[in-house]
Amino acid sequence: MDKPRVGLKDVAALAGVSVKTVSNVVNGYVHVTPATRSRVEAAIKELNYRPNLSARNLRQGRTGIIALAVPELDIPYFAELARFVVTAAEERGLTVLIDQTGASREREQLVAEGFRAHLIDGLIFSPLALTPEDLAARMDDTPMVLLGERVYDGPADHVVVDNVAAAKEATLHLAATGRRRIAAIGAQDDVAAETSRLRLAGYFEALAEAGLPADDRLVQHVEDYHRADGARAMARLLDSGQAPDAVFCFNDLLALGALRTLLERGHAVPGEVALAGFDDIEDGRYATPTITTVSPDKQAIARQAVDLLAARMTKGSQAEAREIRVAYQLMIRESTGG
Amino acid sequence: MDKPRVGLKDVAALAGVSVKTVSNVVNGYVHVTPATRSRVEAAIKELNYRPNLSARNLRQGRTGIIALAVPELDIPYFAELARFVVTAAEERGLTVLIDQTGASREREQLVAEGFRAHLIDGLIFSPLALTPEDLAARMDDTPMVLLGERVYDGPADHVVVDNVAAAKEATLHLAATGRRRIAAIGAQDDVAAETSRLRLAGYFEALAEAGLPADDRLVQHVEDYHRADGARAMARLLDSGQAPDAVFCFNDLLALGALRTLLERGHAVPGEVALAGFDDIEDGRYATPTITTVSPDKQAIARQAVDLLAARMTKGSQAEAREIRVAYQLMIRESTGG
DNA sequence: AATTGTGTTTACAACGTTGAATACAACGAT
DNA sequence: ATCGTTGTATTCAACGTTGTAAACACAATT
Repeated sequence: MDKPRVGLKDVAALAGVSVKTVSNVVNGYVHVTPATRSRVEAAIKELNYRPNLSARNLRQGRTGIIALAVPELDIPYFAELARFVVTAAEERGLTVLIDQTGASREREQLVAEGFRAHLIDGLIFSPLALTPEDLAARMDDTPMVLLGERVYDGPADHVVVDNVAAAKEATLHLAATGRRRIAAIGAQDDVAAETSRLRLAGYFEALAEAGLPADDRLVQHVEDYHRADGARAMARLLDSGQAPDAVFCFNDLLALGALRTLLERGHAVPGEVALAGFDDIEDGRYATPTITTVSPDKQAIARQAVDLLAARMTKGSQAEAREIRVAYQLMIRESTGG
Repeated sequence: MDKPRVGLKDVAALAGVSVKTVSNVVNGYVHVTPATRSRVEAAIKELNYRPNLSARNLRQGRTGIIALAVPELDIPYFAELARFVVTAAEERGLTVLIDQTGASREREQLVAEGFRAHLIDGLIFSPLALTPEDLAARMDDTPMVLLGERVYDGPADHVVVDNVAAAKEATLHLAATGRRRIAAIGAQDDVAAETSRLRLAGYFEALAEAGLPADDRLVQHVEDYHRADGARAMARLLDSGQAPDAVFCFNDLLALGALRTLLERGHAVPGEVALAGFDDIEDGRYATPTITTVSPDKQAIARQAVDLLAARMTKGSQAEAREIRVAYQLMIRESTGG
């Protein structure tokens, strides 16, 4: 009942063949007599042999593990994304190890630097706080694919959604429903907050195009992209005496938080205030009202990321960095009168 | 720019010492002259050396990786739990690899059987569809901790919440607010659906204690525990002509789905129908109305699971299987008039 | 009968690391 | 001067696997 630690050696002994032959059977090598093969397979079964991956990996220089580094797992967007990544990786025989960076720059630096070196063959990384310099300073040569808008010139592949265009489209939709005072929730001061910057740019572009004045008092800054931040930001808007008739939230969690505040204070949505979000997480499809949102093709993001990574893992890193643009779709729902 | 693959050997050569001395420095062995140490450290830095974990693990027979197997990552309860597990594991220097079983019995069997053998030192497993026989048939001797009510007699540790008591308390609370026709959403036919069975038992116990008749038509069966299932089940209840005045949903996702259906059809919550859930996911705290729910101490669950696992990883498997009961709390919110 | 070919199996080395055993130097105590 | 003692560094083997090259058996060809 202790640990017998069965290895090829033991199987070989039992089957009366060499270690390599057992290895050949395990790896499906063709030139093995059916007789030998079945004898070996019987022995494997009897001893309940499992290949030791550490040894195999040591020998081959690969582990078959890729890491997915995301800010937080309990942010639904990343949870949904993680699920797709795991599935896509599985189809290629890869195992996914998930790292949570907690959106801390320090943790993100660690990840980029390769603190899992030799344990992972590749990295899919969704950075939040990382600066371009951090990325440029990256020494580790583990293949890496970045998720999120391309802002770095490093040799890393990117999978992106056109944040500016998507944010613009969402804001224009609000304008098209006749709203004049369209607020934005989700601006961030941090220079590294690229997502925030791009969506804000799209928001302003839309205002200009719709002929609406840009009013800084309608732009709410937040610390994080959680429900609580959205709720507080909405409260600030309502308390400002400059109540908006529409709000574009830079993600669905912010929108759900904002919605909560609006309903709690008795404002009708979309009657009084219309609401749009970003990410299309499942929560938004079951809220009342359902939330109009930008829906990035998460499955495509995951698949493209895994494909890019797999390519770089085999072809080596000399290839040119590629950028893949993924489709999105504006889902019009009840919160804007859809 | 290709792959130099730095090893102890290279560092040793550069520093002019033996391989083992470098190893000693890396592992913080005490008896190394400051001079030697700094020379080695310089060489490490210059070559950007990283220990090869595969080799280390091969040598030591451990990988420092534990697996967490859950049904689906984008079920908020498991996402929140995963986050706590990752954090708790990190504090012990362990890395967490997450497996999604998709609640399929086949995948769960694979996990229990140890298809990651030799890659993980331990397993935290939240099975849904696995039968006691499956678990009994488990050959793999990787330490394992089960999450969820104890229903198996195998030698595995368990971390549990008292589902019967918690469900009973939630249902009694509904009765205490004066409700007479309390429905239940979340029953399942599958014999392996232990969670469902226990929460249903608690529901019936509460009805009996409150002196309310048990009415099978008020018990709704579901396929999964997702929002969509809750929404459909609620629709069936409303269409049955036997509309309830309260509903106890076996998890918060079901409750959110049910809430959506109720509001969509113009029923007031809690005015007309009161609603209670289970799990205390963040969504429920931002829904309108906020959802009354049973809140298991997720952080405690995660910490206890990791502790149990760590203990079994060092002490070996001979120790008696332990069961740890974790606290829960009924959070009374707006959906029951709180 | 000797040669070539084809399919099957094997011995050996190496991947990068660390535990055990050992060598060596410096020092204080006998 | 000799003997331990202590601190520092080294050598060696082994973890379990697979790629390479070579050995072997046997059939088909010359």
